[in-house]
Amino acid sequence: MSNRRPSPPAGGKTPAPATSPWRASHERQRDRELKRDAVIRAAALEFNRKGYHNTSLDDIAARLEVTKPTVYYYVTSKEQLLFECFVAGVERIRSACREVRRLELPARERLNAVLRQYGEAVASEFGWCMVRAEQDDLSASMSRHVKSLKSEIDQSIRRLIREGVQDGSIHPCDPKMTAFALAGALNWIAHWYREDQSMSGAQIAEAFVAIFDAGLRPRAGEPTGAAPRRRARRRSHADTEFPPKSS
Amino acid sequence: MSNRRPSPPAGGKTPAPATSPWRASHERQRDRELKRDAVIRAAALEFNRKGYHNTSLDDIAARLEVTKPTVYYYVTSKEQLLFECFVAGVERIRSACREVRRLELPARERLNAVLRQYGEAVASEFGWCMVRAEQDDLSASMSRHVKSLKSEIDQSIRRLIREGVQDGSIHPCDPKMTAFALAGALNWIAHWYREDQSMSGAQIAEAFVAIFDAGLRPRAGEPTGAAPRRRARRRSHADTEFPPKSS
DNA sequence: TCTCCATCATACTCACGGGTAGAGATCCTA
DNA sequence: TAGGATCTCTACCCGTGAGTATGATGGAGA
Repeated sequence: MSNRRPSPPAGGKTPAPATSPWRASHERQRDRELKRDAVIRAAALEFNRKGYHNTSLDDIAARLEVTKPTVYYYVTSKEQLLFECFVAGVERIRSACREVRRLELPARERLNAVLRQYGEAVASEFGWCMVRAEQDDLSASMSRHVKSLKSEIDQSIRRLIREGVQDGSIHPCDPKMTAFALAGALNWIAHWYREDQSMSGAQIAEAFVAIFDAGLRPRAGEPTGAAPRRRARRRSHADTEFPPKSS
Repeated sequence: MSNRRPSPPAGGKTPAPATSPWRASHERQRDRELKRDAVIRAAALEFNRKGYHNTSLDDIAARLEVTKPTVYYYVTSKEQLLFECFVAGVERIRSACREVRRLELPARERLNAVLRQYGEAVASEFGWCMVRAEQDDLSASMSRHVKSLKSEIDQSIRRLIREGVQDGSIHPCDPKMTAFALAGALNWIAHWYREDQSMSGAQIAEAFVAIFDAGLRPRAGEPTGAAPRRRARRRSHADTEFPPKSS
């Protein structure tokens, strides 16, 4: 599969094989990428509006003012469209998870940073696809891929919670369930948020982070999970993977 | 379109008038109701497994070991099936909202009671339909109905939060956003919970309520939103560390 | 000017699935 | 035991929408 990137504004250039006889076609190649991105974005917007199953490829083509075969020229199937939209949304969260590792902050604040990005991603045009791309709608291999990406994020959040309990910046709680609750609250934004709302995605994300922060902060006078140096008796919860779908 | 027939507007089952000349056929009537419920339940289970659009009426019929026209004998359309499943799930939450009004408890505890029922409903076999019945998949009139029921619940939760802030049992927060966060976290359960999980629906609901409760409780030493004239019931922090696990 | 290739449209194929027609089977009442 | 109501079946219709075959267009290189 093509390893398309969501083309950040000032990001790195596409790696150009230096001594290719096709150098002249570079511009064309780039043009194609742009169009392809437009197709995926159009798909995301349509899925947003009407849902995956209620959106036909003709709808997507119409939004771009082209015809269906043109769409198929840039993408191999409707399923792939959904997948790409999913990846575009989720990539933002993954990179937030990675970057946060470098920060020297209490875990609760690092968690906040991740959740802020998470919230903004869910409120973005790809939010719907990110949240609703169900394994039922995808082939086995793509479904696996989606699940592993989701699981990766889930594990990152759990880890941050655990660390927060350990460093005392988060009050004691069950990391697995708490992660589910946080992610669920954010994911759900995609269900009620539409572009024409009064609040921007960033504002919503901020509001949610504020709520979470208020709820997770350790409470004065109550026992913390682990005093800075004391070996806390942590609940050794065998964290299972993301709920497996049987069969 | 679908609004031409005065078909019994789905909702509660109307108790048969006592002195009907058709008393003899009561049993039959009852039989029919039972079968109808079985159809709806079967639909819910299939939707659960494969999603609404990936489930055909043949699938539902097959689960019941009958054929498609039999299903249509009890229900007028696929859409109606989804709607009925939705209502079945949501009714539980609505009744919880009503009942809780009678309780003489701090608002936070009443909220907990509602959220517990909410969580259990979402983890039930109708949870998927309840949470995923999108307006996109329903006709205009049914969609309106769904939205109004959802909104009613949302308003109940917001009201409880407001009351909690007022009576000092919940620390100050934005009721609207907090309600979204709580409902979202619970709704999301329907995405990852499947019957074959290790935890029961009730256990999950309980775990979530515990998390919420910990996050919403007022914090010792911090200002509460309680009306100044009345003394806020300040629980000394030596109270309980975690919400009553088994009481 | 000719040719190759990328790009896009017209005009299809075809399976799936929601929904129906109409007839058989079964039970209740008279 | 007829006659009607209830229940379920077999066999079909047909719209929708994913995906395709094929050919037109237009620009780049020779």
